[in-house]
Amino acid sequence: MEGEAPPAARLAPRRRPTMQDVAHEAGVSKGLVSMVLSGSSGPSAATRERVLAVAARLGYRGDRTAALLARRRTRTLGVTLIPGNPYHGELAEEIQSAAEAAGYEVVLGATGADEGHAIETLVDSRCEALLLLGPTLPAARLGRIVDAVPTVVLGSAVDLPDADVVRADDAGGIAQAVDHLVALGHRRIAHVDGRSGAIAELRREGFVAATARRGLDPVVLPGGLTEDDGAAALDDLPDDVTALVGFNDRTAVGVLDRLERSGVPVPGAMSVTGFDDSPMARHARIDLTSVAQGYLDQARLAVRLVLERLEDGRTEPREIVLPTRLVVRGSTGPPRRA
Amino acid sequence: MEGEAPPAARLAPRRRPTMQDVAHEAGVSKGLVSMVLSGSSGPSAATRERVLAVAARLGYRGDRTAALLARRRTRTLGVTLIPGNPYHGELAEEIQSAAEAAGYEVVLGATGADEGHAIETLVDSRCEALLLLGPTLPAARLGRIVDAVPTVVLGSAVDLPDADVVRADDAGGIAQAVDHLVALGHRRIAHVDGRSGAIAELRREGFVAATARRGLDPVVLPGGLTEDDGAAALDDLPDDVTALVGFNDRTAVGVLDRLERSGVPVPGAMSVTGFDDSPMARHARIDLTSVAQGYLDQARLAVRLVLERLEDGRTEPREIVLPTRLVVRGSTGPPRRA
DNA sequence: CCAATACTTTAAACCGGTTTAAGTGATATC
DNA sequence: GATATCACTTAAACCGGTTTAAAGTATTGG
Repeated sequence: MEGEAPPAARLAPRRRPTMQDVAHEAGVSKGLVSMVLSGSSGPSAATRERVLAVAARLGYRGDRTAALLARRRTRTLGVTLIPGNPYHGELAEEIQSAAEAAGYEVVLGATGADEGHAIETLVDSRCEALLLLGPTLPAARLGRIVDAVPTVVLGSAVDLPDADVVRADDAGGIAQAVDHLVALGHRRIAHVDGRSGAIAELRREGFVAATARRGLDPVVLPGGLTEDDGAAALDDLPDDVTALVGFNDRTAVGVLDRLERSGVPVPGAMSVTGFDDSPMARHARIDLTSVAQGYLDQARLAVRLVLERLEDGRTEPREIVLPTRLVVRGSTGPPRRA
Repeated sequence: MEGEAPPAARLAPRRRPTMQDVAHEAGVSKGLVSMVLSGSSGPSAATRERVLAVAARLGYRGDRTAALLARRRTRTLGVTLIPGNPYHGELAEEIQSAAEAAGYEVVLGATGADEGHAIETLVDSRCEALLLLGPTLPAARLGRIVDAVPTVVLGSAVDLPDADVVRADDAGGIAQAVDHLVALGHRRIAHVDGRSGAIAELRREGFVAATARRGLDPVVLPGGLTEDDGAAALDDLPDDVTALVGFNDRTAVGVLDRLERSGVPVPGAMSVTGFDDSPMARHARIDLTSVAQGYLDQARLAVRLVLERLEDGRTEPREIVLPTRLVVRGSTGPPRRA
């Protein structure tokens, strides 16, 4: 249109157009442009057309930061997670789609190095609520940070007085595993536990309670969260144990590895169960009987809890415990005949 | 200090204190508070003390949105990733710590559902640069979005004219696998490829080239990214093939599962290699020979490329190809004697 | 033809910071 | 004693939007 465009537009990196630019170009006021772009019913059809055309021509894109600052509500939810954790990944995706359906944006915070810092950043970014996936920060510190922000804790039993909690029925899940093994005929069952942490405690207590109900002696081996912890736990394995209930799938896989290396056939000589029903458990080479948590339900419920607080004004905290489901695979079978 | 605090401060959810509140309480101007908090050398020691004390007493926390809007530079880097992907997780953590060391914040965008939307949000949030982990968006669309924002693409061979690229030497990695198999004595080697995508193509071509160099006939089986794709690829496996080079670890694990189910011993009757050296490959039950990419190096180099553009004013795009390393495990061995 | 009512549009305040030009004293210079 | 210098502070502009009260223009009715 205009003869000879400047040859190197790139040199002067044109500042991206602002709403004011659009307004000026369309010959209207800035406020009107804002109304048009936010789909308000005020502006006339003719103006709307014109403004939209100009905006498109200029390649206008709103500035989120400015909008967030100006808006009374940000409609933004903060989610903290460990980036590589597949469990967190599944939860995050489901949370995101549930949030979007309710008209909220989601921003992620990585809790790899410094969880406190990650949460603070989300709070300072005006998130209206926080969803914390498996937080490990001490409750006191956590409480100070989230103070006035509605918070839902997922998959962790942090005891925050004002926070909502959504988690699986850990004790019940372990009981399902124990019951399954007992039904197969096992009488000496050991739990490779998660060492420390609230969840580890819940599962360990669940194990002790479940075995007690069946009139069995509970054997608890100190384990941990990783494959290595699981493998190491077998150093002190009593001879008569015929089945192992792992704290989670990783622990259980460590146990499987160790058994494999020691030439102990599974489930021929030893049955093993995990917890999480992770993708790993499904592999043919691993094929681990595991307790499934309803990830998707957890995510959806967590978002619902947030909405209750944000939109219905709920203030008293709620805790939701979801039932688990045992997925039986090839790592469990009847005990070897004595 | 003050007698009887109001019994239910919670009822009127006190708005969080602003910088103005701090200024007023300390009897100074807002600007001065800003200077103190940002550690400028202007304010006197006495004032600094007083302002900091008031800020602490009021529990003041700056508003990131406001600061971002006002500051000329945001010192923020946007990273897109698939939340549950362990590869992306490792990269993201390393990127984050490298960025922090250079004084930048990192914000994450989840590319589960809508990659375009995720990237747009980051751009609109004033990220100064973008790091895209394994983007799958068509280059044209991508180019339009990132337009004026410096961008580094990791682990993907998107052909964006202005973007930097950091990736593993895919062809070289596959060649390492092939050479290893040839050294073991294999002569009929097949590649279960990644079907479509730039990376898949690079690896496929690398495979063809490597076998050709050794004077072998390349056999390529259409595979894909997942375990199922890998398993399905074996439907058309020629009888005389004794080794399989998988597109990635997941494909290879699918292959392993299928072989296991068919009663084909590995590596007795068939050798298998993967690509990524993922945690999965290390499991004793899987124990997969795999090509390792230097994740950490990739992350650090990507951040360095960003800094070059942001702080040294580089404008011409760079592509960095990193060497791979073959990790030999139990899934490869000499071919079965004919 | 003028007032009342309904639509559109504008101007200006505001969100909560950062930044800079202009002030204010106090001390140093001549 | 008048002026230049220096160390602190302040006031105000600005970032790029949203929102609301008020103004302008049409339309309608009596």
